[in-house]
Amino acid sequence: MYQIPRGTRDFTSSEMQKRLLVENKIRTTFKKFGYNEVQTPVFETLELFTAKSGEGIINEIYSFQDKGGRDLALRPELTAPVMRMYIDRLQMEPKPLKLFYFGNCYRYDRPQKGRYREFKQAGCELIGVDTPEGYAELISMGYKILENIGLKNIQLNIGNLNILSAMFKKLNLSEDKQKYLVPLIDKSMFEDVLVALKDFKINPNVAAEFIDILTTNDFKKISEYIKEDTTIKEEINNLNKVLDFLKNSFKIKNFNIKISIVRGLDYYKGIVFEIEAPTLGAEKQLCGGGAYELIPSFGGSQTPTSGFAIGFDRAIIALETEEYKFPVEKLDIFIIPVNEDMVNKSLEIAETLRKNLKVDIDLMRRGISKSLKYASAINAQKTIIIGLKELEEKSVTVRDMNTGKQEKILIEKLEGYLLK
RNA sequence: GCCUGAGUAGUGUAGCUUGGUAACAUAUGGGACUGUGGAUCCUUUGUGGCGGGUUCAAAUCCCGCCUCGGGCCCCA
Repeated sequence: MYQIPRGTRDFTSSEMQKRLLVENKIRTTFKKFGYNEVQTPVFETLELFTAKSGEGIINEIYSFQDKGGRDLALRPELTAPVMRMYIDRLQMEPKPLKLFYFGNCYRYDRPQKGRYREFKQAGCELIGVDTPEGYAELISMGYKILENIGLKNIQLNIGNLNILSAMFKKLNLSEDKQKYLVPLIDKSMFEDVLVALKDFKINPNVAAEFIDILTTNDFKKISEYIKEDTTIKEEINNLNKVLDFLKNSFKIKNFNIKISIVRGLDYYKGIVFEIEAPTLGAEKQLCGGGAYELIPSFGGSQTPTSGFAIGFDRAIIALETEEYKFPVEKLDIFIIPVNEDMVNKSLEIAETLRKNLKVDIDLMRRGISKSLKYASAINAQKTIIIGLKELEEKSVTVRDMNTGKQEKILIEKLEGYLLK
């Protein structure tokens, strides 16, 4: 016996069936929004990822040298590969460019529920668009994908990094001080933020107001707070439009403004969002994304980009937690030859019916009783019993496995009978 | 990488405190019932995560490791 590597999983056919179902629902939704699927390699040059996220990530990814001494890495995410592909091959495509993808990703993390070393991401990139309606469509698509796969209990939060910066600016906080605060804000440790602001000699009332704005869900209050900053005016107007589109055009009611959303790395700009499943505990984030700037640092020409990624495995776990009823795989027909002499004719009938139906046949020469039991176990909808008595009348017996009712059907009329 | 809990046939469980024949259900393969029995009955297969220690004797006690959970770090 060999053990499966830590943090990886096998998927049995019943698990695959659920996964494929969800994957296809996601795919369908992407396509309905005009997105087209792309695929990139599972491994890339290590540099692609260090360029994007810094040398620090080497500790958290699977990297190796190939036989030619090249530094390579299993992809830890898909935005960088897709951007590489865009710069390689797609820069001259008509804009906007709407790309989506599915792919296994690899991270050297401590596994937990909803967190694996090999995991699957679904996601998309929107290239060439920076209008409010573009961002609103992107966010609502993320929300609707999760809704369409059957999730009931999800929460959408929207933030904006430019607004957060403007708030820092208003308090005259240095880069260093911001860098100290950002992780605390990200983790919603507002008590600690308050303590830090006190250390930074910020007036307690001003600090309290700052926290209030970070935690409020009231957009008017936020825009009021930074209204003197004229450089941010357009950002605020645009965000306001995005929220308006979400509410009135896309009919999404339950979202929160959450200025404290930071998202990991530096390349996010402006609007950011995340969707979480409150039922999931520590690893509850299902979807995250926003506007980002990556193309110039990869050597392409400046174009607005945004996108999001969905944690596919977490979405499945969330569905299971909500006790979503996945449909059971069914077999249309199971054929039972009564004895060895009937095998020939039975195979022939199976072959004919397979043109239009999912058909299985007893290959173990078992008796009727055991075969019926097997047919029941594999969820066959009907069984066809083929024996001498029937064949003499050019017929077979068709048994409905749900009702137990049987009928004798002429072989020439069998296909029509089963398809009706 | 850190703290913490848990690992018993394919699956679900009992036994562990107080060391003494590994048990039950279900599943799997075969058979009986002369072609309706999706049943019933008989039978077969298969188990202590791995390694070491204590002991006459370890599923049980001790140590290390592995894996899976809960919580951190991180979360692109």
